[in-house]
Amino acid sequence: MDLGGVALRPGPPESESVLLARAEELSGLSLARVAERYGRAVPPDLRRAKGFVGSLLEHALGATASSRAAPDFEALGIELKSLPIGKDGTPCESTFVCTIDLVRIADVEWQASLVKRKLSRVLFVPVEGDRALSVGARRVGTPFVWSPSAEDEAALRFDWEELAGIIGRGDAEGITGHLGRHLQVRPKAKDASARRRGVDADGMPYAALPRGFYLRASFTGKLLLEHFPR
DNA sequence: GATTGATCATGT
DNA sequence: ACATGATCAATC
Repeated sequence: MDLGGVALRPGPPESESVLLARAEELSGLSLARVAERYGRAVPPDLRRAKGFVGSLLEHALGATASSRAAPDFEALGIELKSLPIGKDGTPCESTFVCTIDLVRIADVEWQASLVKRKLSRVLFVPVEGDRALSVGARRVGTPFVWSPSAEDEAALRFDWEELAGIIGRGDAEGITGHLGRHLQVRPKAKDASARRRGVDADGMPYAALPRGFYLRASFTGKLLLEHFPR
């Protein structure tokens, strides 16, 4: 059968080294080339396709859990994150980690937190993110797998405990993106009118703006430098 | 220019 | 509704 040169989505990688090898094989390619390989259309810009790069990489690498609360590579326990890189070589955006259960976060310890679990092993795939480049022209960079060092974990834990503590006290509405050295809390919603269940300082349920944890670009920039010193 | 708060699309 | 994938764009 003639598939017009369109490749099939690969199955899940059987090991971390296979996954990394697949990702390395993509490095240097433009997003147009990767999309073409899988017969996917490239949007003119990302305004209405913000998840395009991440979804394309998931597809090309054989990620298993789409839109489910599981690691992208379930069997390997590895999370995939694309990392948009600006002209200066540093990340130009923060990295979303997970949404926050405002009702229950007070009852969970750092060790059992979604943030710790999500970040236990991550495949970062840098991709050019300069808005002056068309989406198709942006190239995939050299991937790397990361697990938090003891220092990383202590620092993330410090931020998490501060932020989770504020939410746990029922003061989620008092949180701004200014808080947290490496990890921050920002809205994660359809729009500013979106609401989900929260608990206020008196323990009363209320309709809260949905929020999520994000890694600051300065933090992922530090990871990049540690893996690719220059 | 960097950052925060707002927003977009899609799948379960 | 809420999870996934994030970037946009107003504001500092």
